[in-house]
Amino acid sequence: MTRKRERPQDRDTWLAEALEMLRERGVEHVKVEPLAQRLGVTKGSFYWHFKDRADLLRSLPEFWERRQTDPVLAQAENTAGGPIEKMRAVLDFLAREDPDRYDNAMRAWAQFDDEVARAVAGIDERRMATVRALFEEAGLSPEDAAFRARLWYFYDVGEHVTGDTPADVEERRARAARRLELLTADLPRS
Amino acid sequence: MTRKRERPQDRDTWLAEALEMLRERGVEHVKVEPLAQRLGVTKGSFYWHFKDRADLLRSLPEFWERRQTDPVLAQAENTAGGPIEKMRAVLDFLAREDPDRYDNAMRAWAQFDDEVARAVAGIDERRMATVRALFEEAGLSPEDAAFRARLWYFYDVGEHVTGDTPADVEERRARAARRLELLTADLPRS
DNA sequence: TTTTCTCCATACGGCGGCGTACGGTAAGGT
DNA sequence: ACCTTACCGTACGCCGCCGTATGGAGAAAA
Repeated sequence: MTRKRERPQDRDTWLAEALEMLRERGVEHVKVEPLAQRLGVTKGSFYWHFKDRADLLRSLPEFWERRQTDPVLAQAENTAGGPIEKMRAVLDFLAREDPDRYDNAMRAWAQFDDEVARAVAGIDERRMATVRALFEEAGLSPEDAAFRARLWYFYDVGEHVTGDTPADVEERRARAARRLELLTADLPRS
Repeated sequence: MTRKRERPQDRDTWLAEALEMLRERGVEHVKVEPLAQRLGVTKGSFYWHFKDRADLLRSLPEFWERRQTDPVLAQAENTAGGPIEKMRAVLDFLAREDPDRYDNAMRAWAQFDDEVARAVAGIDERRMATVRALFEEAGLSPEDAAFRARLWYFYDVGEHVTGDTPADVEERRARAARRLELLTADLPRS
């Protein structure tokens, strides 16, 4: 009885599963033998696609960015209206999103890996720059806009990292509305 | 030549060093043999004070709380004046502190350990409750106070976890003042 | 059909770390 | 002077994981 050849693995297959393990248990637990077992193959396959474990880990942040945050940022730019309307749109989008993303695992990893830290910092900067521009557009000085964008964005980060994000969508929306109100109370409504 | 007996180790000595390793490299790197080496002893000592590695790790959150957050909260109670003055006192204290605390490592750990997650969540709640009470004292409704305390506290979390905390003390003070101003602009000054 | 290329299995050596067993030493009580 | 207690060193067996070497099996090309 000749063995069936299942769908052959490629790099992305390994990376996707590795990202899943990263989210579940952290970097230190994405090891090649358990990883191979979850994919139903042996390490022989792994060392065909990757030089070593470090090779896999180096490829992971780019893979994460490609799959997780590029779509989000594309969404943010495609909304019309004034700055506050755009803010509301961004908040609504984030409120609708599944709160269980991979950010927490990446941040945890970034605490102890400089390269990953740079990758995550780049993402943070990209996201914050969007909000900062909106506050400037609404009439704030660069400094004020930068600070208020920080206050805005760090709320997101804090809520995620503390696990305080409500499971209920409406509750998330309510909080978003309240945050928008408080942070734009003194700004001229367009 | 008889050996010198240096200061004998106790549990806290091990815990302090373990906390240091935790901060530097994460949980998965606090291992007993490297730990013993840093203390200049062997594992024989470790297994005298601890049942096993899990015993050490279990004791770590409580040790962290005892050393890192109890002093901060004490600050809030020991300052006279109205709620806003107390807020300013807490912020000043935090601004003076070394920004390189152990919170990040604990949060990273908490992502993958439920027990640690509960411990950290308890700390978050304690800290936020303090701020929440101050906002209520300043005249806000419970809901408004709770939300504004979140906004306050998550800023701290976000700044720390993104590594955005300025190294300069004065810059930290300036940000603290700005935050206080923004979050208490509509409140009656006592 | 034969060859070649892609992908995977198996087997192996090595290492770092865990926990245990046990022996040893300094200090203080009696 | 002895014994006990507290503390530490040493040596050992074990396991999970890494990376390598090597030998196929299947499919595609020749």
